[in-house]
Amino acid sequence: MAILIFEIMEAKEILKEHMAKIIQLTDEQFDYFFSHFKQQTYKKGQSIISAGDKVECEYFVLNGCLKSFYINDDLKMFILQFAMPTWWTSDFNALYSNTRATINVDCIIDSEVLCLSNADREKLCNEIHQVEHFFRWRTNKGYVASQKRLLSLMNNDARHRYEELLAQYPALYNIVPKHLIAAYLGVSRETLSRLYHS
Amino acid sequence: MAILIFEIMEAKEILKEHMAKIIQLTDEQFDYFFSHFKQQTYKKGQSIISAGDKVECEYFVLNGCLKSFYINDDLKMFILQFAMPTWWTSDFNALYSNTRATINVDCIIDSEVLCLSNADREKLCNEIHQVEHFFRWRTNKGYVASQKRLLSLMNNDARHRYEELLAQYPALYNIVPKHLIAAYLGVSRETLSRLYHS
DNA sequence: TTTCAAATGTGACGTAGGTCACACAAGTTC
DNA sequence: GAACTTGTGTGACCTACGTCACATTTGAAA
Repeated sequence: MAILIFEIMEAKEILKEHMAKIIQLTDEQFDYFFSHFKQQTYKKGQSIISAGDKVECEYFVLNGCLKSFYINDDLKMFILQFAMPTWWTSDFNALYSNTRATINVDCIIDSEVLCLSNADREKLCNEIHQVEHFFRWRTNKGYVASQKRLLSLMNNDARHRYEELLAQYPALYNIVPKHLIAAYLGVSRETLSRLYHS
Repeated sequence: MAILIFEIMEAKEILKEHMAKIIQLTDEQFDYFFSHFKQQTYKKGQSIISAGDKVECEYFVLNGCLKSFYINDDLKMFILQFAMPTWWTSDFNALYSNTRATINVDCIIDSEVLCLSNADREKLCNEIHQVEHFFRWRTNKGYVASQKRLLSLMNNDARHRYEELLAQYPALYNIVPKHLIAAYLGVSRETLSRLYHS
């Protein structure tokens, strides 16, 4: 029980610190904001969103690592994002447009997240101008990162993209199996294997 | 002179209608909002942002068509976006993070745009909550579209992507030369040419 | 109307990366 | 510590697409 309380405190601190980099909320405002989040624990391999689901929430990663990915008709997997601590993830398309998920999200290693429902986010954005500012900022970041990745995908070969990824997120190397890295880079696992064995 | 006034009126109407789909502003609010935009006309081929420039503004396209693109070390061009009427464009990375442009923007056909400076956008977002909401919504759209394109680039071959593009934006076919379409799809112009001649 | 540049088509050939097949290593689960 | 499952390495072969070269068409400019 003591541990549970400790963890709740910690989750709150992690989110608070994250938000504080962008916006200033009073303690009361932040408490109110935080009260809309639900903490959740997932085991390695567990699925959080599956294609076809109704998507209600977005997820703030406290610890662990999630992946968001698409599975095509040939059952091939393409990874959109590895979500590390303090990253946000979901099927944002489904979430915003209130349609069924086409993107899956699941757990690469045991993870804890904070869930925020779409309705609550919109409510909070409406009630607290600063919160809306935060989410605008966050999506800006995501958008710019996504455009950079697009360019890299068109411009650079697989080896280049692999080195880029590891340079930017060295932690991934130890956490994420190589076939998932391949699925992020957009190459086959065989090709990736050959890349760094020559 | 009569024509000039007519055009200014029209620009205002176009933007107003565009915004009205997402947020409600009073006439006074919109007038104030609009007063921060500067209308500009560009000729076909003219450059709006060049790599290395300071980026001050984002651009709302009234009519015509712009492209935003990256040129790599081999002088190969990769197109991030074709900006059609009512679309927004800029080097958003440089704009938000106040760094020099790495992305170019220029005119595919004669075009008119409304410019909004970064400082003014932030000021307006701050002063009018609804405006912040609008820009959050807009970036959400862009982010989701960008993720879709990422997946398509990894998942689909050139022919598929070509058909996808024309299905979504048939107008491009008449406006945009094929080698630019190739630069958007991430294939060589020769490959694109062969695609639809067989 | 001529002239020049930009855009497009097309053949020959090269190559990065995909696919399939099978082997082996490393974790999990009972 | 068997018996699985999951991840990884590697060879042989295939294919989509790139590159280079040159021809042709279209459109702008003078």
